[in-house]
Amino acid sequence: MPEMPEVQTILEDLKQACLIGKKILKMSVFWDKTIISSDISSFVNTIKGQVITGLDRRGKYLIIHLSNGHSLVIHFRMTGRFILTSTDTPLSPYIRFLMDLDQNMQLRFHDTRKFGRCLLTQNVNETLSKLGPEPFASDLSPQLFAQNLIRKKRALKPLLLDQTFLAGLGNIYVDEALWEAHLHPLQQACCLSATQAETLFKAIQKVLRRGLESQGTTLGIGKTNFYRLSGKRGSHQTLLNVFRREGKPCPRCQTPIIRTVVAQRGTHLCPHCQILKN
DNA sequence: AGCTCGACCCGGACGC
DNA sequence: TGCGTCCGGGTCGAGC
Repeated sequence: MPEMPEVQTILEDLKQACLIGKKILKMSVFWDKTIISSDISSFVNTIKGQVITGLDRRGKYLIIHLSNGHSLVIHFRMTGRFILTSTDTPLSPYIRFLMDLDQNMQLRFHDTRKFGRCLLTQNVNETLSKLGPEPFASDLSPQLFAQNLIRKKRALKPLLLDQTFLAGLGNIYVDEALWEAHLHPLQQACCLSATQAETLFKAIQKVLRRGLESQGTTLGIGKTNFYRLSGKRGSHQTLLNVFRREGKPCPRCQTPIIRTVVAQRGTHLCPHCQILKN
């Protein structure tokens, strides 16, 4: 499930593969619902023949800029991934769209559960205008984050998962950040002291940085997991302290990690380190 | 404003 | 082993 560090890893893999400057000779769509457009044929025609002029990330979205001023905006949801391969590699049944590029290369969007989405826009900022700040935005200080957080009445977990509050966190990194900060997922944001809120911000940055350095989190071995452009796995799963570690000892205090449900999400925490206060 | 639920999907885990 | 059932995950929209 690509969150910010996984999408950033995909972005850097695409740059490394020299995608910028490549021409899109053809766009093929195999599952219409992956494309957010009322007219798939005009979608395809707008992309065909364009050169990729830039690549970006915003929150969990990957952005591919085209020479005609349009941009492709892609959300991988849980199981989406890109595969860059030569044209003659056999097609897996899970490819939802693909782009034929120069030099017999194909960029294939693989998505077993069909939740991933792709759209075309002429104004990326407007399309993604509802997103909150990037966790590493230069103008987002721990103090500003704390001010924003303490203003909210919501529980921490649903708040941190809310992309309009902060862009890029998903289930894994939220659980990890709350554990780092010794905070309970149901704790109300407005109850935190400024110091606690700043500590939470630093914890968020810490776990995201750890995810980025590990090139993402690949849980399990099946085809629904995160894989990099080349098919390589990330290694962040070896550094997780609570996520999917139910029953295993908390690395700080050895208390068994528990799993509960918060905001309809599997939620992992240490019942000793993360105490709910009112 | 914030919550909960349903819809979208289907591999994989689990139960019998 | 094989078959059936249900969970999980991010986001959006609806209803409260």
